[in-house]
This record gives sequence, structure tokens and C-alpha cells, in this order.
Amino acid sequence: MMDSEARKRLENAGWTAGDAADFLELSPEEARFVELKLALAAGVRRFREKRGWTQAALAQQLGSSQSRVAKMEAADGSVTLDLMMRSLLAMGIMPSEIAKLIRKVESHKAA
Amino acid sequence: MMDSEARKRLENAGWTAGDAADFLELSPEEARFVELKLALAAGVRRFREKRGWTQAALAQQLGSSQSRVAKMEAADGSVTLDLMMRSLLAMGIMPSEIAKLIRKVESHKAA
DNA sequence: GCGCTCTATGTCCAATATGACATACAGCAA
DNA sequence: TTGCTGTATGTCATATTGGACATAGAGCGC
Repeated sequence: MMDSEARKRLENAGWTAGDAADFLELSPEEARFVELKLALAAGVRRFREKRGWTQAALAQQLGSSQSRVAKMEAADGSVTLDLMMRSLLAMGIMPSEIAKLIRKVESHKAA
Repeated sequence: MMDSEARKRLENAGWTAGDAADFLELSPEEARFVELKLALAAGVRRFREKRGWTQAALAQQLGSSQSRVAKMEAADGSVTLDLMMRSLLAMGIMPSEIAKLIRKVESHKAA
């Protein structure tokens, strides 16, 4: 019931360090969700830099702010998947590319 | 392939911010974002039914409620991608399967 | 050193999503 | 018909996310 919610909130407070695989207390679904966010966050940064855009430029494209973009790329707990997806789409990334980012998530799991 | 169906559901979901939903007035990014949600919503329903779960059962797994699951499957505008992703993961769907759902969301007819 | 640009982090509060609840509807069986 | 099960839809109080802003840090050329 509240178990996953509470734990998610808890983890959100300090999950910016390192690989998602070391969250030993997370259930597989929770771990995958976190890894998903990390993968998309990394994707946003990668594509943005590839384009030579600043965070402020992407923010403007999104109608958001530089600080939000920074948090997003840091996979801050206060940033939703929605914003990440919108960012990728705002950079013209195709769903097939997004799918690639997601497909990579399941690979590394044991810890 | 499912353009008209997607559009119908989109209209049913009351998707645009202002007037009656019209798919064709959305920018390409906005349209892709909506289609992404539609695809994931359909995926949630498909996998749930495949498993023989009721909406209430999935809701319990999620720590959510039947009404929210119903809205989610209807791609209601009040439901985030986060909840959809969590739902898929809660059903044990692998990221590679989710990637498949997303990969299918390629471009629709340009305005 | 300074100044400039880009990024990180933290705090506001308005906007939005949330679960819970009520209730209506659809289908089916007795 | 009634009763039961599952789904749809609307509302609401509370929780969470949003953009905006301030500010600090990092890197770089001068």
C-alpha cells in the first residue's frame, strides 16, 4: 500500500549519486523506475550537448527555466518523466530514439 | 494505423488546454507526447487484461485507486506518464516491452 | 585578480496530479 | 426484475510538481 510510495519519497531525497543498481532496498519495479529516470535524464543531457544547446536554451524551448533543466538532468526527485519526455521531444528526438534509451534500462540489474 | 481511434480517444479525454480537442492543431512535439500517452495507456490496459486483473487489483498493487486506473487507461489529461510507467512496471513489464510500445509512436500526419 | 558564461542548488507559491470517495453505467446470471 | 462485478466519470482536500528567482560554483579568457 503506502510502502512503495513512502520509500519512493525517501529515495527521492538522495538518489543523485552513482548507479541506480546500488539501491538495495528497492523492489525491482522501483529500481527500474529509478533507472528509467536516470536513463532519460542522461539522454536529455546527451542530446542537448550534442546539439550545442545550453540548459537555458532548452528551458526556453520548453517554456521552463534553467534550474528545472539542471534538476532534470540531475534526475532530481522533483522532476517527472513527463518533463523529461517533453524535453526529448522538444529537441526533436523521435520516439524510436527514446525507445532505445528505455530498452537499455533492463540490462544491468544484479548488485 | 490507429490514427482515427487515437484521435477519438484523444477527444474523449478532453486533451487540449482550451477548446475542443483537435489533434491537428498540436505541434509535432505536443502531438507525439499525446500519442506517447495514448500508447502507454493502451499498453496498461492490454497487459492488465492479459493478466486477468481488474482495475481495482492493479490500483491496489500501485497504492492507487480504481478510478485513477480508469482515467489512466482512458489517457485522461490528469494522469502523468510517471503513473503509467509505474503501472507497467508494477505488472512486471520489462523496459524492453515498454520500449516497444514507445517505438510504435512514430510520426503521424503533419499539419 | 576580474568578468563572463554555463551549471548546480535551494527556496518560494501557484499550478497540477493524487488517492479517496460517490455514483452512474454496462454486462451478466439467477 | 434484482444483485453482483467491473468500469467510467466527476468532485474534492491534500500532496507534489511547476517555473521563477537568487545565489553559488566551475571553467575560461583576459
